[in-house]
Amino acid sequence: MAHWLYKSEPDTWSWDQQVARGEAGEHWNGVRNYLARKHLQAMKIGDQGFFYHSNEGKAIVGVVEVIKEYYPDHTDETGRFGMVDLKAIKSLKRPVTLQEIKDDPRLKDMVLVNNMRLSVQPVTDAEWAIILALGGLES
DNA sequence: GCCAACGTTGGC
DNA sequence: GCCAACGTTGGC
Repeated sequence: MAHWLYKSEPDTWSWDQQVARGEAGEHWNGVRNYLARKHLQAMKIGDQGFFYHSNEGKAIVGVVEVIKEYYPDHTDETGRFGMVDLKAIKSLKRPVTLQEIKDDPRLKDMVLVNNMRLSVQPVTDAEWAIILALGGLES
């Protein structure tokens, strides 16, 4: 099962809003980048990912899960891009900050460090485990 | 609020 | 198909 990382500006769509959507989840619209699209297309139902707050917070704050696979993004008038639906699974006990990730030599190859601007990123199993261990999951 | 990095667009 | 111009992202 693959792991992912989704970036969102809290002013636009925050973790609290995602949690409030509950089991219904929410569509992850607005991606307009081909590499990010490729990742969206590769996602399977049940894949989990990190929810990252950019600008405000700059930290991984929670875990989401894919509940609907790639389908057209109706907000894209060119018809080129699509989206998946995500639901919140759990919050981290404490956020894992960008600074912390940058400072950890085990995480130096993370896409978040090397290709900061990519809004949907793959996360390796090793990175996934390290960050979960750092943040811990709410029970 | 600045600005570097970088992806996309469009003229040629 | 190249590449300059432009727009956007996101850390600082």
